[in-house]
Amino acid sequence: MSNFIFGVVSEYLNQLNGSQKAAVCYTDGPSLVIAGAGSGKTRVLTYKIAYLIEKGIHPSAILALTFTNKAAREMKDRISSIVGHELAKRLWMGTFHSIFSRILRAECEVLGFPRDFTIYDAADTKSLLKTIIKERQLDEKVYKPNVVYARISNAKNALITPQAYAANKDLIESDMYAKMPLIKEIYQTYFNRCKQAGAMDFDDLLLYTNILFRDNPSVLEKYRTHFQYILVDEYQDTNFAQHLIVQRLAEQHRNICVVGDDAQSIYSFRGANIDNILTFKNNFPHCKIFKLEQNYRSTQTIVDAANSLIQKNSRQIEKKVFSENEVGHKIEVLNGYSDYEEGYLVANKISEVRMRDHDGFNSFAILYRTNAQSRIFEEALRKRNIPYRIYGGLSFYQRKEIKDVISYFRLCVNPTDEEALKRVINYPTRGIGDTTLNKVLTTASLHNESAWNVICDPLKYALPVNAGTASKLKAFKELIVGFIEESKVLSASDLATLVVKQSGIVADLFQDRSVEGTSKQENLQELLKGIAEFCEIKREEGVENPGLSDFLAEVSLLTDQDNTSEDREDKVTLMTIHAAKGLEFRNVFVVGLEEDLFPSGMSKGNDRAIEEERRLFYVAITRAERLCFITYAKSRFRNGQSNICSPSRFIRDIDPRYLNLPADDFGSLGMQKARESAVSGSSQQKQSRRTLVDRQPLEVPVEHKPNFKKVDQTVDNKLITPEIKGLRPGNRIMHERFGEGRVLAIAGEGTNMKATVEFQSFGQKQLLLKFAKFTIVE
DNA sequence: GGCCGGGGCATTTTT
DNA sequence: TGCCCCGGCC
Repeated sequence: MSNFIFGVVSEYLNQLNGSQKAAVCYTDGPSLVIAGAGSGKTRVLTYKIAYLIEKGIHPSAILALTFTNKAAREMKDRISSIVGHELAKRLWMGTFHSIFSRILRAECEVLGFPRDFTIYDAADTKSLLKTIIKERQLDEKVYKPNVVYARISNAKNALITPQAYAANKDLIESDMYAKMPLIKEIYQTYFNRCKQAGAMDFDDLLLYTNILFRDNPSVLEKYRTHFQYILVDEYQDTNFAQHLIVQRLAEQHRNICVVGDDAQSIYSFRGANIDNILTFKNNFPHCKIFKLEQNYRSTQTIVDAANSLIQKNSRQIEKKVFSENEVGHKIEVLNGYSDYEEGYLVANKISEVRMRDHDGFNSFAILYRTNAQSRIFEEALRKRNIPYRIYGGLSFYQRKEIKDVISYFRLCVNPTDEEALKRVINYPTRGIGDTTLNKVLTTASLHNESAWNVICDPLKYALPVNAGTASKLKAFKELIVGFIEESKVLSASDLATLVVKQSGIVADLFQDRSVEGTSKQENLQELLKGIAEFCEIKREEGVENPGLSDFLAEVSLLTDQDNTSEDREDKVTLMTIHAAKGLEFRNVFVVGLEEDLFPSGMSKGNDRAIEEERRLFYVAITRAERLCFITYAKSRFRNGQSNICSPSRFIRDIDPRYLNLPADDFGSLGMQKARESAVSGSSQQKQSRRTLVDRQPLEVPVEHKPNFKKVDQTVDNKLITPEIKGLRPGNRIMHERFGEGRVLAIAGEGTNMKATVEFQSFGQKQLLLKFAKFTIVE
């Protein structure tokens, strides 16, 4: 058997290039694999794990951590195909959260949590924080739940407990400055309430793992000896909590291999710290560094352009990513007068390239900085009958109807789960309104008890409700207790069916005959089907009666929105650049390259933030295999206003030799570009360095560029032109978007003045004169 | 309990 | 502008 495996792995090893092979075969001792974009990172990780197994390491002694379920699944599948499913399934491979929730379930009693602790998702967390803020009668407009959540989350990721938070001068000062001095108390209350509910949020899974290892040396020792080899994917995205877990587990045997690309670190807002990868070699002295520098994905032009961009960042690990693919086409920079025209240009270009190169729609992706940008492209694509698929909506498990059902399941497994209780205590409606719920919650926190216990024994806690309400509460309690009893004998699948029927959910959903109602019914069916499949798989794996708690333990971390079934459809992909990380497309449009949009206005004046935005742009460009387009608009409708935009500084960060720039905005650069290629005429690295130096004088702030300023003035003038104020019915106008039209009526005054205009090709429109961009023809 | 309308808000979001 | 959330109303 093992000889057979040996043969297979060796064969695979021959497919690797020199540095890939070296990284795979260096197994003992710390190593850092810097994997440039498209350099076969996943290959190296999978072969390395296969190689370890082949060398005789038991798969269960290998811990492999990823950031997404998808990445873990794909890697596991690939390893299965090399070493076989029997061995591969023994690997500890999964996301940080899933692996450590598994460990926590086994060990959590020393932490004071029940084995079947609930995992609160972001919505649960936010809801609980809202409850706490309300209970304290704080103003939700000052203590915005999202902001409070972010601060608590950041604290947890930095392993700062509520006590440590309250003692931390900097944090307290910054809260005072933000006019939220009570965050420390909200954090403490939130922390206690989670524990009381037997719940951990996503961040807790990492925080409590650290606490577990810190306070229980024997437990740490157990896992240290167990996991003899540790591999971490996407190390540039780890936060402090994750970094420390890895450090603790690996510091003795030091068989740790981390893989990542500092140039693709784009999640600092989630607590990721690029320093983890930049300083890894300091934490593990004598660490061996491998650099995967050959890009197999993109054309030389795309790789060179991306390199020239990322060179502008100061904080990075030196590397020379190169491609031996064809030179390819220059990156084409397109601009439109408005966001609307930008959409139109992209849609046109897709049609054009598709006809010319016979590419399918699914070879195209439109990548943007913010979700709000998608609309305009949807419109443009729809007009041209181009099929598209947009990523980034609500995932299946975040839908209300699914969360409601899951909440019943959660109560069956852990009735103290306060968030689940809140969701379903009056769903379907059973006459337990907000007033009663608030009484229950207040009484509970007064007695330092879970809400469930108050409902179970209202007299003991002197719950102030009348007889009618008391009986309704009792009925609810008995419903849940009945489910809990059944859960002792029924499988997850059978119990789920029982719950949706007896709770009245089925009756409630199926009386709704609307489109949304039907979709909810389908989603419910889908969920039940999923549970049935789950039970089947578990039974095949030898679990006799897979219960709801087994299902919940897995499903609460499955927020993946990978609908694999639809992947093959021939549609253009629309997504944020963040969502596109790790993916590749033959043809990529990176859109909205404007100051204050990309780089985001939020990162202004913060060098670290600007560098991250630049990395984001790097990620975007390196998604392209063959053609890459960059677009921007000169004006954009945002937040209810039309804004004048200047092209992003990032466009000028790319060596112009790799760009086809539009003449109007980049006239001087275009000229320079022509001169340079006439002089050099070669594409050697040294030449490109010199070009960068020569180009320095052009690196001046946008404000100083006369050609940008000119654009500003034209449109500004247009907005305040007095003649527009004197617009009358009967006037003919020329509108930037809608073309020629006739004014039918004027209404309103001052800034609210509106005109009704009949356009030749767009029909009747209401224009708010404050925003409308048009000129009067007659 | 559900519907409507005003007010506030408006990056990115692997788990 | 458009979405979401809340409060007021039926």
